[in-house]
Amino acid sequence: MTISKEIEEAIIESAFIKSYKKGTVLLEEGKISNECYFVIKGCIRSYYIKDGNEITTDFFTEDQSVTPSAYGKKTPSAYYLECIEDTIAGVGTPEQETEMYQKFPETESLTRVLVEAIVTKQQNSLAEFKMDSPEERYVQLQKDRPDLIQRVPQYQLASYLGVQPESLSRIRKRLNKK
Amino acid sequence: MTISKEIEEAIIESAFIKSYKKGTVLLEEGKISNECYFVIKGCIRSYYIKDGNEITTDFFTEDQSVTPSAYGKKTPSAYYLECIEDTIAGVGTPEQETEMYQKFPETESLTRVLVEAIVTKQQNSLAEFKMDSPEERYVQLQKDRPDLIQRVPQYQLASYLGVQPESLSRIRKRLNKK
DNA sequence: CCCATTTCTTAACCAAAGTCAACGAAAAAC
DNA sequence: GTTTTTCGTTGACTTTGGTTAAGAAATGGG
Repeated sequence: MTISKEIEEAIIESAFIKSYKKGTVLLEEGKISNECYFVIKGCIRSYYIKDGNEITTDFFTEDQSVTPSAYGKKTPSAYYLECIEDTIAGVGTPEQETEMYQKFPETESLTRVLVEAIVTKQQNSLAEFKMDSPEERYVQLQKDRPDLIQRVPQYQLASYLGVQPESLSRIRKRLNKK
Repeated sequence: MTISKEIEEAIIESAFIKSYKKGTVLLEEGKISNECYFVIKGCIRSYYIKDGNEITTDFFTEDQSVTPSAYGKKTPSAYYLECIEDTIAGVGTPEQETEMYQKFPETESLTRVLVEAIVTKQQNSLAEFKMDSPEERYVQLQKDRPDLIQRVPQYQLASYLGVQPESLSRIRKRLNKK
């Protein structure tokens, strides 16, 4: 889907660029979210805490955007957002978005298309989870996002892959021998 | 989110009600989808075929709606839709939807909200998959959708839970002893 | 009603992940 | 720069799921 230069400029103009230190929590579980982010540099991690354990749901790096599921709604967020590196990001708000929809009604369709793309991506993730072993998921991650393996702590990668840190360590050891 | 009586009636009026025999394939992988469904009676299953194996992604029963991810787009569907029981469903088309958006512009926002709700639901599913064992997932399913355990074949439930049919059989046996 | 096919269960064995504990390395705090 | 904490790896052991194979139960078609 293409958008006009005019709209592109309007989006860029209305976005704030902010800078966050490593460790900054952008959104806490239970809080109302009213910002979405476009990562220019750095890495944002989204995670739940369930039974006292962190479950990492995703990592957002350069050129990826994070729209909290509760963004712009009155429902509290189900998860945390945390900068795991010093991060520079474009920040958007619902007010700004609403304004955008009024100025350029075609952007609402654009949003819908983008959200549908996220749905498709998530369906694939879930299917891979049902189908593949942890080892296969790690190999897939090496292909898809090799940078993550370098820049993200092992225990966070482990929870992202759905295994214990010890298991991830053994998986890596096994693969090295091959 | 509430919708006006007027819109509700317009939606009902424009939908076709169709009836399908058990085993009917509503959508094949690779085909373009141009229908979405609202299940009035029966059960529709969505599934991938990956490396020759079926992976069930969801079951849609009474009062649930199925919107294929490729619905209304030119991209082919990533998965199959099959009626696993004799099914009666309301059928919608993109044309009808577009018409609806023109008549009632507020329904486009409604669609967006609904799609976002699907995203949230999927995020939860994935988090539960990362966190819980197959046994825990089965127990959860017993709580959330006890009817499925009665009406759906075990091997389809197994692929929905991400295990082999033999494992599901063992899980059930284990739980019976407790 | 019977036969053929599909589905479900069980058993035996193997591989892999979870758990608990220990230790060294790396990172953070002081 | 040293101390303290966190993180990553390893080992021993247990539990659980995958695989293969066989038989029982249910289903469907003629």
